[in-house]
Amino acid sequence: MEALRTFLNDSKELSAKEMSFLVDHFEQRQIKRGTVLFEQGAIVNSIFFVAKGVLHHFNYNELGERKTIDLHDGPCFCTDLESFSESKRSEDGCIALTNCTVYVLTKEKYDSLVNTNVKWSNFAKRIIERTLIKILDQLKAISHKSIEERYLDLVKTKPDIIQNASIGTIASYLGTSRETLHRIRKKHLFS
Amino acid sequence: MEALRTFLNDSKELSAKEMSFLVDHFEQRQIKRGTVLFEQGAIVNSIFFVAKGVLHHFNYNELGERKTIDLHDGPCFCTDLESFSESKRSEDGCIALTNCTVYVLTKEKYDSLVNTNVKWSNFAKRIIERTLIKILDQLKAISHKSIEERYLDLVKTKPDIIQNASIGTIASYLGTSRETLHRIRKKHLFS
DNA sequence: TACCAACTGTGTCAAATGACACACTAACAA
DNA sequence: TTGTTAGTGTGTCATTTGACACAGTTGGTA
Repeated sequence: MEALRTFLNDSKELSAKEMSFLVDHFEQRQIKRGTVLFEQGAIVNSIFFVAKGVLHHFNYNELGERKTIDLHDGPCFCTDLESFSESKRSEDGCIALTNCTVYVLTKEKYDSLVNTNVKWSNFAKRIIERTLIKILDQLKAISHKSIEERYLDLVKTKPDIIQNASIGTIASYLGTSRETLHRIRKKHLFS
Repeated sequence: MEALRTFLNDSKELSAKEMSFLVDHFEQRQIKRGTVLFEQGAIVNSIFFVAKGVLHHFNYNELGERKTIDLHDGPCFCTDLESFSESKRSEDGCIALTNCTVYVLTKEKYDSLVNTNVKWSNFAKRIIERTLIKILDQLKAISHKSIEERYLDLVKTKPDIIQNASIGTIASYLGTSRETLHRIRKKHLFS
């Protein structure tokens, strides 16, 4: 619960009362490795906050190969935004790579929250803004850093991902092949 | 003006009166090729809506080389969100590659709008959501499509960018070298 | 224990890429 | 007109990459 509160109160603007009101919209759930959070063809009607654990968010290319879209390493939010906000069928899937503690915010609760008043709407807006800023950073890195740099960044900043995702999954996340990532790993074995 | 109205009323939910109220927050400006919209070291205190024209959004890597972050092809919004929303100094720059019609929304007007009531806050939230969905699509493409595929997509969907940005700028946008993009171009000369 | 499926490690080779070098062209200003 | 600057076209070559093939390893299960 603490991870959720800390993440949400990033700007330290919420009172204890407001925080209680906010977290009451979430439902805690302990999930096991292998649990499906959402899947291809279904409408994603929740936002998941991962307090602890690693999620594999993926889709399939035109050849039917599974491609990693993101590896979510708590604490962070996870959903298929397009499916959630536009009630479309998702093209993606999401599976827990470890046992996780997640807090689920259903669309119903979310809509209720953001329509309460301008404060909560702006609050949700700020969360989306933070997500967008994070994704824009990822986009810059992906365009202008080498696979090797990005792998080393990952080792440094997200060791849980390195430990829990297979080399193939990580390679796909980095946009390269299993073999190339293996060569990079080998090169850095003793550092 | 029409481009702005069409873009904003994507979901067709605004009345004529609401639309007037909304667009009154923007100021129209005609800018010339080469005009700087924002630059490194300054705080970006406006959101720009590009009705027509192409913008070059870039930053510099640790070697001082200019790297293309995005090529904005109207109609679309453009800003440095991190600088705008957190009043930080920007690390990026943005220059018009063509003469453009832009509508400027200052931070002051933006803040005033989103604090009016829950409806306008949710409206702004929806715009940011749409932007995030677009960027997530770009991220998927960049990870799992080849440079060649992405170049051909660009030719098909954004011909104004192809015509107005230099080959080096486009290569940087695609995350490759000028020479490699040249080879791809040559290969597709007659198709 | 024995088996199986998923994953990892590794070698080979053709193809793609980046870096470099340099000639050529277009646009613009003096 | 001439010079200057930015950008383009192109060849060479060392390096990196992806694809393929296959052996080894691991964890779970019958």
